[in-house]
Amino acid sequence: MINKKTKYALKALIYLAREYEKGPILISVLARDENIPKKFLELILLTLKNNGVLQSRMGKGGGYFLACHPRAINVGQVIRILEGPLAPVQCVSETAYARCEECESEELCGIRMVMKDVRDAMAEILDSTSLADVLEKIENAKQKESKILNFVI
Amino acid sequence: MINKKTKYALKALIYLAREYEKGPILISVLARDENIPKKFLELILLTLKNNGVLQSRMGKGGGYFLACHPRAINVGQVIRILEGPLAPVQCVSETAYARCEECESEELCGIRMVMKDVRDAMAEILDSTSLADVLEKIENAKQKESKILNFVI
DNA sequence: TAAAAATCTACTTAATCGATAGAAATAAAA
DNA sequence: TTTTATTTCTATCGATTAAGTAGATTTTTA
Repeated sequence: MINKKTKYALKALIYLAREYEKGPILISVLARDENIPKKFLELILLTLKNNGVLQSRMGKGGGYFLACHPRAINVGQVIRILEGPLAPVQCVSETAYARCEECESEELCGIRMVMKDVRDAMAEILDSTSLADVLEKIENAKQKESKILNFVI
Repeated sequence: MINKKTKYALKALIYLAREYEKGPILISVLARDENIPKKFLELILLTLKNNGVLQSRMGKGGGYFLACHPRAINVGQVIRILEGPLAPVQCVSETAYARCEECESEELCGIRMVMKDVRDAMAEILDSTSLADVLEKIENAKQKESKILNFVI
């Protein structure tokens, strides 16, 4: 299970992706619209900024905005920033590999073999899904919903 | 990242799968051979028993053994017992579904759509990999290793 | 009845989660 | 230059979980 921080981060980023190139967005607006505790959101946005996903402007007229195009930010990246590596065990992590201490032979570890497949499957999905893709998915779902509604009416 | 409890559980189960139908195995033997703190392992085996994966006999000549054939116990099941649901967010869990409070429309939640795919991919792998499969994988890896060794010599 | 096992209950220590508080730095506008 | 609006930094909090330990109890067999 991903933690709330990560969920909030994704919510905020999807929001900012929708508002891309419409100027800086206030933390307070984001917090209100997405129902996120403001002070908590501050920390989250800051770490996203420190990791190059967001940019900000201080002072009047300031706020946060995406550091690059929504197509250039993917969900895997965001999860790794807030949650750490995707891999279920560190010995199969591509971004934060570390040997499992107590494990004798890495090559012959059954757990490792299974978890490698899991990691790869997760990474395949998360690293290939950009914020733009997420927006698109939402749009598609809306289309579908309105079609059904139309049909019912 | 899965926790140590889960890792220990899988190690123990793989061990017991290898010794399937050779009678009960002592906690102390398991703890020694797999390098797991004995007292900690006790708790783990007990919860595995309480969840129907293991059986035990008390007293002299007692110990733990698999409750069913290694082909009938899969990794997903074990992880769910010790770690909880596979799903990254509760609203896509098949085994422990719950609505995300703050989420307005489940159907239109982008995070949910992505995480649904992730959950399905994980479940696909973990629920289709039995303890017997893991043993097989290990055997294959051993074969491969010895072949390479032979080639070098 | 003694020994050998699993089982149960409770505790510990450290870390992490989900926040909150308040002051400091910065930028723009008046 | 001062005020105002904003982000940024540092610290703290209470609750929960992780990883393990301790010790007494129950059950079984020989």
